Amino acid sequence: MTDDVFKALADPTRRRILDELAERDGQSLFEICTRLTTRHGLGLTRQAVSQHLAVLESAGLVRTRREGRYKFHDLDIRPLERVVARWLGHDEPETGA
Amino acid sequence: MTDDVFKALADPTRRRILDELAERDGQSLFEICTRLTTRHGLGLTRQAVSQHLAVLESAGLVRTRREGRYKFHDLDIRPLERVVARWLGHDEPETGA
DNA sequence: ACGATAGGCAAGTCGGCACTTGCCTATCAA
DNA sequence: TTGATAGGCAAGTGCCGACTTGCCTATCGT
Repeated sequence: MTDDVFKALADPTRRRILDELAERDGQSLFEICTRLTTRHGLGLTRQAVSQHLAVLESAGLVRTRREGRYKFHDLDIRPLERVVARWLGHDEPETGA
Repeated sequence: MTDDVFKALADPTRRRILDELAERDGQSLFEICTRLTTRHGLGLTRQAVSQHLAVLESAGLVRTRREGRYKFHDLDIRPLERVVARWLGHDEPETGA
């Protein structure tokens, strides 16, 4: 769990995606693709972004909801809060890898 | 800079090392090696740990001081604080990758 | 001076990760 | 129903990161 969060945050593109969702929640895959390209100059395939979103989702940092043929993505920073509390805030003992 | 911190935190062994230093600051390479082995069951070469410490140091999470033939390591969590403030605390804009 | 201890450097192996490519499914509009 | 849009699955490629191995330097004790 801890490992998933830190691994997810290890990639700069995924951090950009979190930035995007922090600025505007509930974006679809194509919206995120477009904004990564136009605003950050990243030339990525839709598949690449999709895989990044999957990583973020399995880390719990992104939550998704399906509506018709759209899938919207929402940011959830709580996993990040928990995981850094290990060294910040108070000393969280941490269980697992 | 941001990238270095997150990359450094992406490895579970390095997080253990930070735990060790959080519990007791100013340990030498061999002390860290020993405690990783005896307390966490990690069977790592001295070189492996040395390389991990180098990564942590260049990320600014660990500071070192030489004394004679010893090199002591101290934890510094401030880089972590800055880097997560991007999504927690207040919205830090972040410059660079 | 000599051996032991603490650490550094460099090359090599190996697995995992980011990314692409190609094709397939599902929903909506006409 | 046909075409377009939104997304998913799976295999393949290339690179980077973690770890080892072998050897070298520096400091300390005696």
